[in-house]
Parts: sequence; C-alpha cells; structure tokens
Amino acid sequence: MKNTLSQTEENYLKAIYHIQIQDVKNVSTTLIAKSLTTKASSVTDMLRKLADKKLVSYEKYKGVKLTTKGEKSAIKIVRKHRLWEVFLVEKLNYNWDEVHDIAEQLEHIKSDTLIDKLEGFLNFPTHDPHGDPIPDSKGKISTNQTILLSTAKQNVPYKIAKVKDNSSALLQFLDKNSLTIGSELLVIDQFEFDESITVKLATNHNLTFSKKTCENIFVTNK
Amino acid sequence: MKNTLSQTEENYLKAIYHIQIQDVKNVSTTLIAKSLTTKASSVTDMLRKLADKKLVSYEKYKGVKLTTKGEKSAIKIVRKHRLWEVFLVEKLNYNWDEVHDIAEQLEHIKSDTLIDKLEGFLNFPTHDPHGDPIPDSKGKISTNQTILLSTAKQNVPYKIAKVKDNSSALLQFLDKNSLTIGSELLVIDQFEFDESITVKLATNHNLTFSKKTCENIFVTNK
DNA sequence: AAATATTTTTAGAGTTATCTAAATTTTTAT
DNA sequence: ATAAAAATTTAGATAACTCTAAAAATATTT
Repeated sequence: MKNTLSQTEENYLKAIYHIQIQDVKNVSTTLIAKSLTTKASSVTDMLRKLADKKLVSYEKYKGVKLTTKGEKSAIKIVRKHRLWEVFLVEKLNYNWDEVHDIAEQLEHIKSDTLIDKLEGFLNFPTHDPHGDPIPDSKGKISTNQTILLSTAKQNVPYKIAKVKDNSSALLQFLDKNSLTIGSELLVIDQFEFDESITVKLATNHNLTFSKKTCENIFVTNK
Repeated sequence: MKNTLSQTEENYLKAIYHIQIQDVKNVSTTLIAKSLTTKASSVTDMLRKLADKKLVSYEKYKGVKLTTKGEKSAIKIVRKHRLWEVFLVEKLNYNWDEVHDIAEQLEHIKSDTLIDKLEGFLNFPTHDPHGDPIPDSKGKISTNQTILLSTAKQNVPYKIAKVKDNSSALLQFLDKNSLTIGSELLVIDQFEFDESITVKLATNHNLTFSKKTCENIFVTNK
C-alpha cells in the first residue's frame, strides 16, 4: 500500500481540492489548467493518470471529482502547507504575505512523522496565518462560520477570520492598517454608491474598505 | 544569472563535493555512481550537463572536479542539510539517527531568505548533530582539527567531535552508551590482537570499541 | 435546430533523468 | 609490452511531464 505521489500529482490533487470546495459546479479541465498555469492537454493526461490510481473519478468530457482516497491525500497536503506557514510566520518571523511560495515547496516533504512533530512544536495551531483552518492528523477540518465582510450586518461586532485570496496585495494592505486575523471591527456605514464599507476598529479609528476588499475578507461573530 | 538547479543536479554536486573532500585522488564516475546508487552511464550524462553549466570541470575518462561555482553551490546545499538536521533534532526532538532522510529532502527547498532565518532561529549553530561543521552564509567552514579514534594517543584527553558515516547503526550504538558529540574520553588500552580500544569515560566507566567503530569516530583534543 | 464558439481530448514531439547493452579507453597483471 | 580486467562512454530506450496543433465533443447563440 505504498502510495508515493509525485510533487506534480500532489499539486494536481490540491488544485482539484481547492476548486471543489469553492465552486459548487463542475471541476473542469480548464479550471485546473488555469489554477496550475498549465495547458488543458496536460491536465487531461494527468487526470487519466490520477484516475488510474483511483485518486479521482473522471469521465472524458465530464469533469473530475476527488475520490475519498484522493481527498484524503489532498487534505494531507493542505495540512502540511498550513502548518509550515505557521512555522514560517511564528518561528522564522516571516510576514504572512511572504510564506506562500516556500510553504508550496515544504508541503511536499515526505515523512510519516515530520508533520505531526511540527504540529506539536507549534502547539497545535487551529488556523494558518491567513485564517484558514488546519486539518488535524485525521484529516478533520474545523469549520467555523464565516461570512464575507461585504455581507456583514451593521453594528454587529465581528472579527476578521480569514482572507479569501492570499495575494500579497491584500495582505500588505491589512498589515499597513495594523489589521490581522482576529482583529475586531464594527460595520458603521455602507455606501450604496460604490459598495464601500466603513468600519470602526478596536482602536476607535474608522477605516473605509472598497467593495473589492470587502469581498476578500471573511469575518466571524466576535 | 538565474541559477536554478534541479534536485538531481544538486544531489550530484553534493556527492562530488563529499567525495572530493574525502578522497584525495580522482573523483571518478564509478565513485559518484556508487554514492548515488545510480549507474555509471547516468553519471556520465550528468557530468556533461554539469560541465556545460560550468559547475564542474570534466574531461572524458579523466574524472571530475567542482569549479569554484560548483563548490559554492555544493557548500550551500551542505549548509542547508546540516541546519535542517539541527532543527529536526533540537526543535522537533528527533533522534540524530533519524534525521538524515528528511534533511535530504529539506536541503532542496529554494528560498533566498529561508536558510538564513532558520540559522538565526537556531542561534547560529556551528555543528550539526553528527558533529559536522555548518558552513556560514558566505560558505566558510570552520575546520577544527580532528583525528580518528583509531589513531588517538593513549592517556590524552579527547572528546568526540563527529562520526564518519551517518549510518543509524553507529549512532544508535553511541546513544545506547550515552555517548554523543562532545563526550569526553581517555584511551587507556589498545589491543593489537583485534585493534580494539578501551576508553575511560567521564562517568569513570570503561568501554571497549571495535576496530571498525574506532575508524568511524573522530575525536578532538579536549 | 443549425451554426458558431468553447472546451476537451488526441496525436505527436520535446525535455529531463534514468536504464541496459555494446563499444571504447584506461588500468592492471602477466 | 601485450593481454585481461575494469572503468567509462556511447547508443538506443523508457518513463514522467510538458507542450503545440489538430480533431472531437459539448455548450451557446441565433
């Protein structure tokens, strides 16, 4: 039952996983190709390979879906990625917008013990620096209810739970305003004109977020 | 000046480096093949490739030598390997005989900042868990004088400086006898018959090492 | 429903790293 | 110095992953 996946295979599984939990619809060849910046024809080849290994169920022209086995593998990779991100930020003092590429490499390190030891060393963090939940060693993922800031109600205390896309731009913007996962805020104004939102922070400062920003920040009830 | 090496290329450079600093003679195709458990013909192919990249100087049938550029790359990999080993042992509580394979993977992680940050986090260790020196960020390697235990003088106080081969067997043997890098000892007897050596430890216990063991332990003056 | 556009797959080829088997060169032994 | 042995290289193949271009299937538009 040796199940050695190549880095490429792991990247495909992860990509499929991320599309699958986001888009409700079909996981298509093109979406995968886009997500991995590769060509559709390459994806087709790999899908056949992953199907042979029973990691995905795939029918020509019909899109793809992770099997239980494939999902387990994908979650394992996500777990590794997020734990390494915590390590990089908490222990090596990286900024949360700098860690993605390195974690992208570290997530492929193969060892039966490493990641559990790392998890212990980091004191069993539940979320990564971007607020995404870290699957436990059994693959279980805590799901705390979050909503987009753009849909938040006025005058209800929220805190920032996670950011949607991990692009440096947004992360740096938050950093510049001393905001991070867990920062508390209250929506005090919503402007119909450009759909921007003004929030009051714990520091009593007010800040206005653009529509786009609000659609990339998840909050949870305080 | 993009100098991206594949993992395989890095492994070849490292292998050549290790042979080069050990054996005074020629670094031959066969020695490299043995060290990487691959075939001589594969080595020939790769040597040509590395020569094209000016990482080694290579002439058909004449063996190979790292260029300055190649040696720099090799030392960088060794540095990474050893720093990761320290991390695994000191922070994740691995045993020193368990870390080699994982470090073998971690050494290939590419980042301009990671390894220096890791070094700082580990408090600038000078030696890895096996006693091998860790090159600094400029590639400089501290060379402390060490000799094989088999050539040690009687009644001169030494301490264990490093172990020659990093095989689990020897490391476990040392562990079992509560010996580690830095343990002090005094050679009190040498037997011509089988070339074994009896040493007195700091604990006042005596211990007899076989010839083979003595040829795999380096000591330095206390 | 037919025409058009888009998506997906297939076919064929390139790259990297590997191998086996045969040929060549170097080294060692007689 | 010649013959035999060992080391090394070359030639030809294979496997994994990728690509471009063309063909086939599906989806969209009119």
